[in-house]
Amino acid sequence: MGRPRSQGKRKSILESAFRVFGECGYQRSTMRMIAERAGMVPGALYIYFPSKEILFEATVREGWDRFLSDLHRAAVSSRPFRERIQEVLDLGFSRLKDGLPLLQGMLFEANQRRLFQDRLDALCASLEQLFAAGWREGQLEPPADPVRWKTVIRLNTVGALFSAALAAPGRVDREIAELKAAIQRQLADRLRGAPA
Amino acid sequence: MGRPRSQGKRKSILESAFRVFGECGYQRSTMRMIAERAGMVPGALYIYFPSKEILFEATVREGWDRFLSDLHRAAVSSRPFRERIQEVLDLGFSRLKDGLPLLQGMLFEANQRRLFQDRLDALCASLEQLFAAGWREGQLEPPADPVRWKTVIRLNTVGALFSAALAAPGRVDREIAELKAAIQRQLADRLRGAPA
Amino acid sequence: MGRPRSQGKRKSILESAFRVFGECGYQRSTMRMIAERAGMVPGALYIYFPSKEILFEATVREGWDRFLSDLHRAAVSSRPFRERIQEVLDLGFSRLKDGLPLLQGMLFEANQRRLFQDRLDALCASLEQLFAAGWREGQLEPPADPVRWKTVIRLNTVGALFSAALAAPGRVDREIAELKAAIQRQLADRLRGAPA
Amino acid sequence: MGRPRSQGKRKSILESAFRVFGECGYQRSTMRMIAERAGMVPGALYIYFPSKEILFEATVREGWDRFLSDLHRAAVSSRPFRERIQEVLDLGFSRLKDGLPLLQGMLFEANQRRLFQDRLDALCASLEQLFAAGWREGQLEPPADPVRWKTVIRLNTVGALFSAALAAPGRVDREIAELKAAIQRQLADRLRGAPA
DNA sequence: TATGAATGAGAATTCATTCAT
DNA sequence: TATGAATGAATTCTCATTCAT
Repeated sequence: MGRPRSQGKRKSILESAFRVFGECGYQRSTMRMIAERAGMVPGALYIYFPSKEILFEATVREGWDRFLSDLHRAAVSSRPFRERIQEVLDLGFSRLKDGLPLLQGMLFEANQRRLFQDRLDALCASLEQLFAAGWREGQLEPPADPVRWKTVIRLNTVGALFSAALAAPGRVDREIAELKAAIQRQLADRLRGAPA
Repeated sequence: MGRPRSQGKRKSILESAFRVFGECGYQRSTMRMIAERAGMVPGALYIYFPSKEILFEATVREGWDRFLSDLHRAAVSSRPFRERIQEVLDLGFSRLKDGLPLLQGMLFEANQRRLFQDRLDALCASLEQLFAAGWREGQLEPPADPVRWKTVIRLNTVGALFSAALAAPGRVDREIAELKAAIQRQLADRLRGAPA
Repeated sequence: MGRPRSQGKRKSILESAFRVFGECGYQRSTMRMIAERAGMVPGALYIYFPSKEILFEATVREGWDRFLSDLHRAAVSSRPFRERIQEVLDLGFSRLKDGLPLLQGMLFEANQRRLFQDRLDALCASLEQLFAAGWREGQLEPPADPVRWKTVIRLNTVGALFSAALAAPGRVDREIAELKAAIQRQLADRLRGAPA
Repeated sequence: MGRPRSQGKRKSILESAFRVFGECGYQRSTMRMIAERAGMVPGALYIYFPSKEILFEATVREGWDRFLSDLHRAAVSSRPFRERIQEVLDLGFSRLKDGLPLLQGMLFEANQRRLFQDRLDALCASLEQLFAAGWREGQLEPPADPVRWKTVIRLNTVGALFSAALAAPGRVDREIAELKAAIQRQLADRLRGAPA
């Protein structure tokens, strides 16, 4: 037992899994497909991951957790609010594209739904913190809806993620740009001081 | 087999399918599960639906198409805009709850994604029409973003659907109420004339 | 029990079965297919034939036995040998085409093989009788091979049947004409007296 | 799965398939039957052959193609015509017995018919070549029927194959000997020079 | 007689997982 | 560690046959 030595193999399994799960979803992906893309044999996967389910979880974790922590770091950095929010948007939407396959693959795989919920909650929490800071710092108009502003954030976050995930393959880039622009525009209306 | 006469059986298959697909997603649902919950034997399903895929499609269709057409009817009725939009919201959110399981089951099943896209597009189109009418009739402030208002509608629609779909079982009602309130509030800010 | 009244129904089942078995072979033919082509419902077939196997046997019997007895009648008629043999050839090859589908369907269905053997034996026996008469009547050269002439008849009979059965759909007519011509030519070489 | 290393297993599957297909025909043979006779579990067959159809094709190929090429080799060897034709007959009829089960199984399985046609065409082509050589070399009387001699060859070839295939189990050996003798005798009548 | 819905046994095939090497 | 053959349970789907009406 103990951690297997070759972290390189582990890594390449996760990369392969990321793509395969992304393209086919959890159920339609087979251990063979994942193994083959990683240049291995199915049995070998079990040296690193004891089951398909656990491999999936690990894939999601590795795929999204870095994204979330990067985003969080940008959101709480010491730079001026306007720059922070811009960086969060830039980062979020640029990474969204890479993460899309897995987003598509991981959702609604019934058993796997909580995996996504947790990460979505973390994402929204980061954004809420960011907006709260914006108000505290007087950079942003106070929330139009003082009771439900968290829900509005969630609506837009979830809306953006899933609209992107649902976009037809050839239209993903345009869709993402569109979503980002729409959100940026809504935001701009509430920024105080010199317009961006 | 021949065309079945018993619409009751067909109905109870669809109901069972609605729940099973909702709980497990397309892939994890088996014909056996659906049959058992409908009190039948797997082969019997094939008397009414020639394949799992077609059963799924029928389930989605029966489950969502009436919803969409009801919504559209409300959206284009001849009543005053303010009433129409209220009815659309009431109807949409009240039906959302019933449709949730299937919404959860139908998404991201790779082959089935288009099924959802089509319905989502129809839903957004209805809402766009409704808003355009609101502006034409002078009941609504002109769109804050004259270029991307359709994207904003989509963001909120998708956001609401998926936020609801992702809600933990015990929290669905509250989440839906929350979403509805948030959207209503955003809307209220843009309504002209006497406040609701 | 007793014979069911409607011989018409029985007939139309047999006709349908003849075509379906011919097109698809025994295994691939379903009772539903046969019933549908006869304008009935599968259960109805069981009123006339207690099982698929028995229906198949009946189909073969009705399809081939009349052919065999017609052929036999021609072979043993009181007309001159030269005319008799010509009629046998004409009749045999013209009917061959109609019977082809069933011939194809019935053979080698493992359980059904004996069904064919019996009919083939009957056919060869008729032909042997015919040739024996030809020699007796001095119309035909005595057999080149006095020991194995029956085998030669069988070789040509089986060869003709199966060559026809194997012919590609579009080429059946030509193949049959070809086979008939070749056999006729072989025969002509051994006919005594004025050439045909 | 992966490319199997064990040719032994593959071989024993083919042997089992050869017998099972031979006894039951394609449709009635099940993967389970073939697996069981090979001492395996059904799923294991798929390690070596991706589908029943492909297993069948492989069985036919392995079973008949060597036979055909051996025959062809004998037919075109540099030995005197008389010896060549004798070897072709010896080889053909001795192998016929082994190949019988599969011959019985492969025919008339609708989808599989072409498989047989191709091999039959190859067989006839070899024989045509052989006879043409016999005439060229002056060893054989010119064809009685200068137009349809190929058809005569086909009649006898098909006739021999199917007569053997149709023979009752206990009579196969005698039937094959009979067929061979009859054909040899016909041939002898047309050989020139010293009798065999 | 006839219907057509229902059954149940079984078909091919897939795949996560194990295990001897 | 790694291999890849093997397993066995499950899946979708088919169909001859039955049976209440």
